[in-house]
Amino acid sequence: MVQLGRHYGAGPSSLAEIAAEEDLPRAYLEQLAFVLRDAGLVESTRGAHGGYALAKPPEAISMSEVLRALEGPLAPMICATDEPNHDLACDRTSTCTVNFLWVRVRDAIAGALDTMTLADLVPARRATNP
Amino acid sequence: MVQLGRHYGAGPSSLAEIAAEEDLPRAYLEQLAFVLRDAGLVESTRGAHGGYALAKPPEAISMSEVLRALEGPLAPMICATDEPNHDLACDRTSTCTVNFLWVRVRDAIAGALDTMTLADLVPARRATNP
DNA sequence: CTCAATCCCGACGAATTCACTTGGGATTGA
DNA sequence: TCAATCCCAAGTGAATTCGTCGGGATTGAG
Repeated sequence: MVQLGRHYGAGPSSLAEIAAEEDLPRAYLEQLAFVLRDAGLVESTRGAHGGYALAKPPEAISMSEVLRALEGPLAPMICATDEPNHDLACDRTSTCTVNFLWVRVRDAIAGALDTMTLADLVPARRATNP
Repeated sequence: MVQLGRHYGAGPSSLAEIAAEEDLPRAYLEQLAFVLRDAGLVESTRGAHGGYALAKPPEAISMSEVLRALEGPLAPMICATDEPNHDLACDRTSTCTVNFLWVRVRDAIAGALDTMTLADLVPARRATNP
């Protein structure tokens, strides 16, 4: 995603390019790309000279979106998931008071992720260049 | 730990007791207890009628201590560990800007854990009892 | 039109981690 | 003396994670 952010505005990047720049296997990137596309974070162009591009400008993509897309709902523990329709796979809820802690932790994580956008992680150009 | 907190001030609790109350295997609790003892969070008494007790009052035990003892240094990712002598098992540090994100996340987690003590998780008696 | 580049997709495999078990000591109060 | 209890290292099984494999479907370029 950071690579895509760097290329934003310059047309789609092929997975082969990204694989080369990031030194990751192309097949693996494909998997990630599909997930990100299903989540509406990137858009794909098929055919020759196709590739992927961000669906929104980097400043509009919060890292919590990215993380939720790639890693599922935020949940430091199974009993403290973000997911709305949680069926709470913990059978200890009646006696367990620790859930309270995990909810606080989860909210702290969500807060941190919400305050950062992809733009914060793309190596700055305009911003820091004199 | 919450069980121990509940029993605080009433002498040591044996692992057998805790295992029964928490419905966890005794042998597994032993492992956890050793770690907690090495971390100085609980104290043990050997021999008949021995057991474990908190080394400090529950209000003096922050959950970050407990978690660090049980689960190792706080590190949402390998490249953002708490540990002082980190040897940074990530070989991408030169090109990777995401580390910045993980450090923020880690600090958010640490903050949440630091503000909670064991006392916050022990089912209240004096506090909420009318 | 043809074809090579590219995305699309499901299933598989290896390495690691986590929760737990096994099997044996060592201490100490009753 | 002895039973209850802590002490400890090594091993196991299931789940998760990271990455592979093989074979389509689509589309711009020549």
